[in-house]
Amino acid sequence: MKQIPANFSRPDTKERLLDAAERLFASDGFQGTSLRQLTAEAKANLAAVNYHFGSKEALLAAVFERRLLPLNELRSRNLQQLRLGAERPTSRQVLQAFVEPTLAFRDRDPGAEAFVRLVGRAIADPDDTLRKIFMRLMEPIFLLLYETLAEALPQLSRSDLFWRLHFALGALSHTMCLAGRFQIVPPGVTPAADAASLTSQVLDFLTAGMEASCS
Amino acid sequence: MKQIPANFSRPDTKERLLDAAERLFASDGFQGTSLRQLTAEAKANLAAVNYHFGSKEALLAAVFERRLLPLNELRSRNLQQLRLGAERPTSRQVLQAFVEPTLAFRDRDPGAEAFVRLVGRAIADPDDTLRKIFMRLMEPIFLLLYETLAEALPQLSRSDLFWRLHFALGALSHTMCLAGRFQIVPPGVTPAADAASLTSQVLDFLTAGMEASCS
DNA sequence: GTCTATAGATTGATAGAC
DNA sequence: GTCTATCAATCTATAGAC
Repeated sequence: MKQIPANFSRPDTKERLLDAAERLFASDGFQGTSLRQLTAEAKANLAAVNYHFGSKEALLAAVFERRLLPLNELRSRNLQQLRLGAERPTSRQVLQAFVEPTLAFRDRDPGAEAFVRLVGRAIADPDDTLRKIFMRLMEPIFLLLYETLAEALPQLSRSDLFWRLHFALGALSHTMCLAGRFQIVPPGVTPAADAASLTSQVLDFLTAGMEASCS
Repeated sequence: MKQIPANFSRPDTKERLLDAAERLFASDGFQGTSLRQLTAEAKANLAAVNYHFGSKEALLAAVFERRLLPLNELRSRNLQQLRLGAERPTSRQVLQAFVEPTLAFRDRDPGAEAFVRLVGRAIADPDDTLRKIFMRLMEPIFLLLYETLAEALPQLSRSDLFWRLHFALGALSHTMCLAGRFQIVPPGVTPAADAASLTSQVLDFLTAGMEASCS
């Protein structure tokens, strides 16, 4: 039972720490962010992280859990609904069930945008701390996505499906991580990155890749 | 004019530092690797990095340059050759000209495998140090790849092409970064990761994605 | 070129007053 | 719960002997 804070407009310290952490971990990395930076950004005391979470690493885990548990719950409902439908789902529907919640959620609130970049980073990061925490939370939904795609694409061998899902998650994580922060843009191109057009662009690409015939 | 070392079988200190750096930066990250670890791994003195390279950051730049300059030279020759051919190249040929050197080179020597993972990481890493050094070296070849793909896919708008290339590079970097080190493997799948089959798998996927019709 | 020793700054974490 | 003060460890980088 949480106490109602005296000042309604200001999130309590614990939440401010989570907000600052997802912002800084996303832009400077986990190892690249010191607790001094972090607590300053959150307008909290240096000792606050250890008081509320126990350690820097436990703070990172809390950052992931706060957003990922409800997001994966939504993805899971979407995928289960497709599996229970009367007709076999198309591969595009399956991919959409997984992708759409991410990009829609990214545009809903500004903190979520940083979080999505943090996730994009966590997938590629070789650092054990970051990746292990993330993978533990993602494993069930990855396996569910794999199984649902297998039903949508029965002609594909399990091994081919595995690789293609691997490629697709790479394209997705790269997009989530870097969308709107391009390093290199060819002259004359002004890429739009709103959720709706980005979703349909990425689904066109991924669906065609998943359904490609094998050479 | 380099001196021939007294002991022929052992690379000199500078090269051992580069080898150790690409191995450790790939597995623990740039910020996650200390000069103490690094010089211990290279069996060199703690002061050796600063003597030979001037700073930790300059060592990172040297790690990239050693491998990336010849690799991009090869990619560039491949792409230019396609552009000068009599017929318009297919999108698969263009992608292959870029991808094949990477994966072939990865299997040639064991250090290169670590380097390829480091590159996969550099693309997604928000850390300025890592990314800026990398992007400076990659910008010319990215733009050449973009232009060559535009010739192979004239029906695609420049903006759509940009996004799809973005997705493709994401899939590639993810594959290079994680191939052989999967976190999650569904039961019954034993993915093979030799260069030849991986190349054809990834080209099937990327070519179909690039050529997909727009929804 | 390689080494020891160390400067100078920063880190995550904690003890204890309030 | 929040604060100050501080510990013990670690870091990059450098000075200077050999």
